Amino acid sequence: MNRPLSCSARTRPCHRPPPTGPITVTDLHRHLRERLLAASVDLGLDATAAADLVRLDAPKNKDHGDIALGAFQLAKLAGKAPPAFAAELAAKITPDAVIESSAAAGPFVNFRFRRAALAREVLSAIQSDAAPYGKATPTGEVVCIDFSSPNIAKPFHIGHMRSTVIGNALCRIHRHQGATVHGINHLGDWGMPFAKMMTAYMHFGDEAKLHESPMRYMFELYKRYGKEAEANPGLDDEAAKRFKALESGVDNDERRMWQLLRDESLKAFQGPYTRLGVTFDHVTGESFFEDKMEAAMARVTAAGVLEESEGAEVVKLEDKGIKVPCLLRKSDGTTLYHTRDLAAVFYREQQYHPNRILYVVGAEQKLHFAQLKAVLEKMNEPIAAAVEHVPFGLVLSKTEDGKYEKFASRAGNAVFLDEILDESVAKVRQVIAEKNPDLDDKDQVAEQVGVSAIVFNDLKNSRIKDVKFDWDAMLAFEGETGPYVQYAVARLSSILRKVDAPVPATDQVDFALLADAERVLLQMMEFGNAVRRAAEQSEPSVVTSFAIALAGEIHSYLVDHYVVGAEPAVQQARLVLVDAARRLLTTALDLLGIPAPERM
RNA sequence: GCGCCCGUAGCUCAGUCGGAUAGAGCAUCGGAUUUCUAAUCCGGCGGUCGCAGGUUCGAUCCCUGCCGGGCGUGCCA
Repeated sequence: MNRPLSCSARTRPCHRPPPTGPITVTDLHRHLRERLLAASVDLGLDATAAADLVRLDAPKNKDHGDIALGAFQLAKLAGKAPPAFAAELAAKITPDAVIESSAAAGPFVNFRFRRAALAREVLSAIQSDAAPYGKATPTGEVVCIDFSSPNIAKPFHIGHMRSTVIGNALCRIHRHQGATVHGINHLGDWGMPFAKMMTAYMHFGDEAKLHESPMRYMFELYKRYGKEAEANPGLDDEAAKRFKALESGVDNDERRMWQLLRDESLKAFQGPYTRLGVTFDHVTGESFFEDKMEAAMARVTAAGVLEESEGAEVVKLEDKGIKVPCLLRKSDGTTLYHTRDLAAVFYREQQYHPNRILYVVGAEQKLHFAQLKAVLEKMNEPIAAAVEHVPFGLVLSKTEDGKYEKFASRAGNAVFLDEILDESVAKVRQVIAEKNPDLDDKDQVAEQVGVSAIVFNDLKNSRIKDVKFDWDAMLAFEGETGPYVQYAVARLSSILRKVDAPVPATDQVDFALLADAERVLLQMMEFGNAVRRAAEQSEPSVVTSFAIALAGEIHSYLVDHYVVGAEPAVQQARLVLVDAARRLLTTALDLLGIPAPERM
């Protein structure tokens, strides 16, 4: 079994650098907050107590205003009825340079920003690439992200994609937030699955076939081993012996075989990684920790938590609320998944000094990571606090009667990632032939859009949900899809090309002319919040949703707001808006690891 | 059995710290192109937020129980 196939939040870099230079969009909120706080104090509230209760949210119904405050808690603090207090508060917030109005509506206070101020602050910040729209200054936070981590003795199929694309997005999101990120591919190149593959190859292997198509051939071997082992249980015993021989450290047949299969697998895996645009800072698989496990075991022993049980060495975790002990050494003396993960934690601690270590691994391995963390806690290792499992759901295949079931690679219904990507790219090529036959670089664009459609689809929903793999849905490029967002970028790029004039600097624009772009601007303003939430909760889908929403707003806006034929002053203002929307969508897609072609 | 996760429109899903009239996409029906890409936009239809209690001024959200589905549960990863 491999890691792939499936949160939490601790520290976060709070709002970006101090307000030097141009006012950024966060300052609209900050300004309102300060006014509200001052008003609360005027109304007799304690400043520190009130500070926590001034919480601004975008109202669900946009008719209510740009931003709203539910005055329930503040009213309680004041000992007044919420509607009465809301009215008093609203009256105190008189209009100023950026606040257009404040109005009480029952227990709520609704605010509106001046349209020109809204446009100026949002668009200036985007144009100057200021955080949160641009990369934040380094915060000093260090995040290790253990992702993809396929068992390389198995084919790279659809199930492996989730950890890969979620982890990749998290790397990008945390870097954007100013963290130092170590993206780590903890390859499954050790242990029993690898020993089984080795055993299969030693019995039925054919080197020519292996070199010809390593991934497919190893899939054949994998299936064959499964069948043979059913008929002949001795095979598993042999595999165990071979693993022991491999782990003895002696230069023997097993070691040479391990080297051959590992090399071939790694080469084969490079294909999907390249197509997905995924890179790693460190490729330190399980085998990397071969010579680091004894030190780790010594540390566990020294901590006094290691016990002998039924011939194995374990750490009992009942006192941590976990009934199943954590096995660190089998009765035959060989090591386990946990042993290597423990060694990896110590290694990462010493090498990278991380604040967080995220394990982007399927939800079915929850117990494994709970045990890992519990062992570290029991050892009183402070690094325990950094260990966070980031689980995600399974990929299910659709059955003929419209239900969904787990992919079973043993049964052979596994779908290779390459097949899916190829299928998607082919479909995109078809759409291009219909809609944009004169496009240059058709192949490159088809690859970019086709692969992105699959990646986007995987990042669209909360990661904990199972992904329902449905060809029809996967190959539909309308509605909430990757191509929908990319298409928005392409349209915006097209406008900028057609106008063929430089985008004006923000101090040369009359932002009052963008009053009709309020929905776009308010959506843009959500970006920082979205990225922060995505980082805190290890949830790239927050960024995906943002991208869909902004693309939707700009698509709607473009319908009846022309740039090309517009009055010069209007055109100038709209150019800034269009350019900002293009930048922001491109950034959002980039955080997801998705390219944004200028034409499609 | 025990532990954990999921359950919101016909389907796939959002719903942020408990807050205003629960939102999208797909499907379906009806519209929009003399101008920047119709992979688009606008509108209609569609809801017992699994069920029952509880807490609260207020629950899709928190608590308890139940139902349905999934995952896990000592020498695999």
